[in-house]
Order: sequence, then structure tokens, then C-alpha cells
Amino acid sequence: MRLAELSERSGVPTATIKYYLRERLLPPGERITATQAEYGEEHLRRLRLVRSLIQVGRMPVATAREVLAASEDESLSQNARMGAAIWALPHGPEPDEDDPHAARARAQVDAVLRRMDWSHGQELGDTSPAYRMLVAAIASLDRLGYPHDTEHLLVHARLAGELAVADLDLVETYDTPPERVEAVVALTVLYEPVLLSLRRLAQTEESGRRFEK
Amino acid sequence: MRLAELSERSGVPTATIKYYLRERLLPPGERITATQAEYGEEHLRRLRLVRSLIQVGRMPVATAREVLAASEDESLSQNARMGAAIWALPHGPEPDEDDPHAARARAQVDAVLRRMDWSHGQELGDTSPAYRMLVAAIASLDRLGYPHDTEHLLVHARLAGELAVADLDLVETYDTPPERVEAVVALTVLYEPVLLSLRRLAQTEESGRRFEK
DNA sequence: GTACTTAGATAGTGCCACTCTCCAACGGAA
DNA sequence: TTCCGTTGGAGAGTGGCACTATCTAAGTAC
Repeated sequence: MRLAELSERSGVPTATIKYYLRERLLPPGERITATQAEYGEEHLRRLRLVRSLIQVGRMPVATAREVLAASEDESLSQNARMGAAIWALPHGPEPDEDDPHAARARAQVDAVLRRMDWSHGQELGDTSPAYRMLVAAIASLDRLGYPHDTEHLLVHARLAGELAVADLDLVETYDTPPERVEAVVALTVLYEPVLLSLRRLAQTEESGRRFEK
Repeated sequence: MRLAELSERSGVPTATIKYYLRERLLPPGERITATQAEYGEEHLRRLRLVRSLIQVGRMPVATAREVLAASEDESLSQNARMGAAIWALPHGPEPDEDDPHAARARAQVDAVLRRMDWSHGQELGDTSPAYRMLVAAIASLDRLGYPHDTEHLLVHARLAGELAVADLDLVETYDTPPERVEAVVALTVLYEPVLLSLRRLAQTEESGRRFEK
């Protein structure tokens, strides 16, 4: 398969594919001559994954490269690769260390993690981007005076736990480690918009039920 | 309070506040003379909300303006304002009408909504951005060959429903309609990163539990 | 052999979220 | 009153990002 066919089958313009090749989001094709290269089905699949991460997952190109690189890092175990890929996922601004709102948020997050008995993230010694993202979001709620009591957060945490179990069940339907790692990345990222849109639909439904006279 | 103090208390640079004023994300201050204006506590609060939507909620400036304008539209009922604000929230690319993946995704989403008995969104005759975002995300999963059976989506939908109930309970602790509408906007947007980061933490935890030897 | 296509490199585009520069008008100190 | 730093407002400029267009030398198809 040549560039033109890869472009046609994926719906991605050739100029954009060239850009992704340059940015190392796609491995180079097999060089046939000095100026021609051949691409296979795995290139097509990878290209579709990249597009999904960028367009559906709203991920910056550089982040997608890091996530994919982490998920293929041969020097890591299967589990470490999954962790590294999730670690590289986009996250908002860092919480400000000197901010009392952030300090309160941090204490509360620690309490929630303790209550959920989630310790893997902490054992690593370093705090993960997801942890810092959580602290920053709760600090914002605190700054605006919106409620975020631990019981309410635990509701969210328990539901997140259920989702994780369902997602990992799906991952375990794949047999080989590389497939599983890719599945974790794809399912983590692509189920995020699913979850957010379902929540918005549910809220519209519920607020209609409560506030519509 | 002058611009400089508003800037200091919010941590937002004066140049950025001026930009937000120009973009009508903040109402103008009360003009004291031809070249001075006075800002109040409500400006500070609004500025913090705007910053949260943009930085924590990763929302484009133009979208934040629309969301806030919808939430304050005097010609709408309380419930319609909430709906209009959630309607304006950022969403990914539109699903492609001629794509068989999208067609299949649409049928499946309709099945899920029917099973959940969520009809408010549909009654409006038009399909909401959240609905289209959901279709686009599922179409992507389908294109990549990842599983998205209705039972699995129903797990997500039921959890989303539980979240919506918990969120609206929080909203009902506010007494006046304007407070409630702002609370819906703030809680919808600011709990999104909370939910996503908790899910990532839960996944890390669960995958450690399953795959770490 | 001639017209079209390709890979790869370089430069350019459009959008966005600020950020800078200016200016006339204040406002407080000397 | 005069000086000087500050303010609100407007317009232009900046840097980052995700492409997108152009160009060239080297194939390939008829």
C-alpha cells in the first residue's frame, strides 16, 4: 500500500500522514526504492488509532506520541507500560503548591485514596499526573466555594472503581500483552468522551425531571 | 476595587483581564470617570469561574462565553437555561453521516437511551451535542474494532445516571434559580476532571492488582 | 519517452489565547 | 500647580500548534 491508498482508506489527507510520519506517530513504511515506501495493514490500524486519540480524545500530537511510545517501551513490563501510558495522558494545569485551597484539596484526596484503599499510585513514591489533576480540580471547586465533601467524592470514586473493573474485564478478553496494552490505552481514552456525554445526557434528563414544571 | 486589585486577588494578569472584558466574559466595571472603573466581589467571583472553566475545564474562550451567556439568558426558564448551557459545552468532531460505523453507533446509542428511558433530550426534536459526541466516540471504537456492546454501555449509562442524581442533589442545596443554574454549570464542568482522574487512578490500581505478578 | 506520482524536506497558514505598546485621562505627592 | 506613576481602553504583535502547500529529485505507467 502506498501513501495515497493509506490516505484514501483512512480518510486522512496525505499531507497530514506525512506530518505524522515526521512526528514519529507512525512508523516509517518499508522503503522499496530511494523515493517509495510500502505501508501495511498495521500502518492503517495505527493511523486510525492516532487519529482517534487526537480527534476524539482531544489529545495534543506530542502527547499522543508519548503515550504510544510508553505503551511500546520494550524495557517495561506489561503493567508498567500501561501505567506509563496513562501517566502520559493529558492533564490540566499543575496545582499551585503555595495555595491553601490546593493544600486542603490534597489532604482530601489523600483521605479518599485511603478510604478506597488505592495505594498503587502512592507506592511509586511520586505523585501521578492523575493525582495532581484531581487535586487541581478540587482546589478549583474549593476556590469557588462549591461543595466537594469526602462523601460526595467517594460516590465518584466508587463509580470510577466500577468502571475500571468493567474496562479491565474488556482488556482481559485480549490474549497477548501488546494487544492488552494497546487496548488499555484505546479504551481509557475513547471511553472518556462516552462517559462525559452520558453524564451530560443524564444530567439533562434528571434536571428536566426535577425542575421542569 | 480597581483592575490591579482584581488581578492581584485572582492571580490573573491585568492584560488577561482586559482581554476577558473585551471578549465579554466579564461584565464591565462600574465607570467612575472616563478612564477609571470600579469592580466588585461579584466580578472577582465571575473571574474565578471563567478561569476555572478555561483552565480546569479546558474550554475555549468563545465556548465559555456561550455557556455563561446561555446560563444567564433571561428569556429562558431555569431548566431551559441549564439545558442551553450544557448544550454549549465543548464537544468533539461531529460524526460523519455517511459512515457505516457512525450509523451503527447511532442505532446503539438510541437503544441505550431507550433502555435507560432517557427521552428528554430526544423530545426536543433535535439531537444534542452530547448525543453526537457519544455517537462519534462509539463510532471510533467501532472503527478500531474495540468492543462496545450495549450491556457495557449500559453499565456506563447507569453510573452516569447515579452521578447525575448526586450532582443534582448538590444543586438543590442552593435556593435561588440563578445560583442553581451557575451551580449546574460549575459542577458539570469541574467534576469532569475529577471523574476522569479518579477513573485513571482506579484503572492504575485495578491493572496493578490484575497484572502485577 | 513523456506525463503523472511519490517521499521527503522546508516554508507557510490559520487559529487561538494571550501579551505588549500606546495614549489620554486621572490621582496623589511636592 | 506641576510632576509622575497608574489606569482603562484599543489595536497590534507573539508564540504555539496542527496542519497544509510548495518544491525537488526520483520513480512508474502507458
